[in-house]
Amino acid sequence: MRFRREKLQALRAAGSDPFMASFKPTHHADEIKENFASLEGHPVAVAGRLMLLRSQGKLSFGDLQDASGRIQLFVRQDVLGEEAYKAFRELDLGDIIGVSGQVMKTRRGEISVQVENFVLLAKALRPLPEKWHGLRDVEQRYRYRYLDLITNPESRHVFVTRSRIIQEIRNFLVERGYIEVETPMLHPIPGGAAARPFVTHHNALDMDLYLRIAPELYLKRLLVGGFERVFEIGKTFRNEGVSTRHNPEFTLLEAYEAYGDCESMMQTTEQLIAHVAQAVTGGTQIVYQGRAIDLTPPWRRITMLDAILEYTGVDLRGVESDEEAREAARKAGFKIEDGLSYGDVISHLFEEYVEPHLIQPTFVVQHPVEISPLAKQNPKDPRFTDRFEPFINGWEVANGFSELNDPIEQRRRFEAQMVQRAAGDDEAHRMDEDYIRALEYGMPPAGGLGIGIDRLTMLLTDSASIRDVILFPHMRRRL
RNA sequence: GGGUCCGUAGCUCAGUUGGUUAGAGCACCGGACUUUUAAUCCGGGUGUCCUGGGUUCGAGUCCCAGCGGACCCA
Repeated sequence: MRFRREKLQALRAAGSDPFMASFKPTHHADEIKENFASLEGHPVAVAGRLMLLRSQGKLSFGDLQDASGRIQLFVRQDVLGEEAYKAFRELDLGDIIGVSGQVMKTRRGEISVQVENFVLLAKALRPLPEKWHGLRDVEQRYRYRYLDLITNPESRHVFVTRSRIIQEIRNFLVERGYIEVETPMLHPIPGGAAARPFVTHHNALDMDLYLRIAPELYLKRLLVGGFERVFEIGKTFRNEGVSTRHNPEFTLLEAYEAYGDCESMMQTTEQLIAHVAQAVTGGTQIVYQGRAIDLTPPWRRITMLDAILEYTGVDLRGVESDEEAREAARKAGFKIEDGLSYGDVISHLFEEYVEPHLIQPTFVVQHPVEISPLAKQNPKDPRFTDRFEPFINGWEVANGFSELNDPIEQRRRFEAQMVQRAAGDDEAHRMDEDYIRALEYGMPPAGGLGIGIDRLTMLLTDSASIRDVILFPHMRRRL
């Protein structure tokens, strides 16, 4: 670093700017390689970071990296002139330069740019990580993502794919008549999910606000307002632990469709995910961490109780009371604490013993009403809701349902949640009078859907950790 | 929150049963070289061994605590 600073001082002393204002490249590296036949012998200008330098005395080779890839630079002293050639050899790996010259091919057949002029656009004062291994240390890859992106092409590929995934989701929904909207991230009442929120404070209004745990209640207010198909893709915040599948801020897609329902949203979900997989991986068969997964619709469907029966042998279908539910589970040999409700027993058995088995895409449907405070009840069995959660690789990747649009029933649900909150469940839903007021004006029957973009990206890029698909994952502060 | 593992040069990593002056490759510095592909050849080691205690004649190595990270579990 010391030497690089000295070079910088020397350049300034010699009257040249080591951070040039601008340079206009005419081509990217991959364009030159792909169009060599028509570009050979023609002048081009390229810019990027100098990644390798192989100097042979009066002839040097360099590798220049731009957003598209790398191109070799062919640099001869007799072409560049003695002074400029000397300056070229003074460059350090990592410097950002612009070069112009003719497209040519070397004796060994490498497509190159024969450098006739070059300018230093930005001096790199710090050395790059090792040129062959790149940056391996995962902590540094997360903390200094830019270094990871410079040196590890596979990391760059993940984030390019992530961008394409989001773009394809937009295309899919917009094509179906959805409009994209933006609703507040600062909520006076955090709602739409069972989760602990982050709290913040608005000084001018002197009020506490919460970072949203879901955009759901605002999007449904838009259905009241007359929009029929809306979606939002954005950050959502949950004040919970960090793991390979959880980041405190993550990206959620939510979509709502007036006159849709649980059934139509399931179809939308499987078609959307299959479409995105097709677009970014070329097919609907993927391999995740060595495991083959077939995303081709239609996906298997099973009710939550049938799934519990299948994987645990506990039959909760005819059960009427909390006590009967606990008894049924205990009889099958499961440890169940006193005081757990029917819904709790179902959640517990499902999460522990069913989820890990749901590797191939599976819609689990008909969730207990107690754990689904915003979903419409099933008309045939009001203990359950017309709700679905697709599982892939044992993960819940989405969640959707027929939206509850009865304000009286919605109030009852919120009140039931308030009882749980009072009993110590701080993830229970809060009362939201303004939302009920909106429903009182009438919300069309509708289907809703939420998909976790990060987990979907993990699946489609074969990434083992959620931090590998988030550019700047949350890390502890380091002094 | 619990468990296991990791932290050595800018980067990638060695470092033996505790042993005297802590190493290699890349990067970097000086030199040679007009067709290289992680170029090669000659010369040069640039360090808070994560931090703080402890054990010991002696600690990168053993013990304790802390910090940071990874994975598993809750």
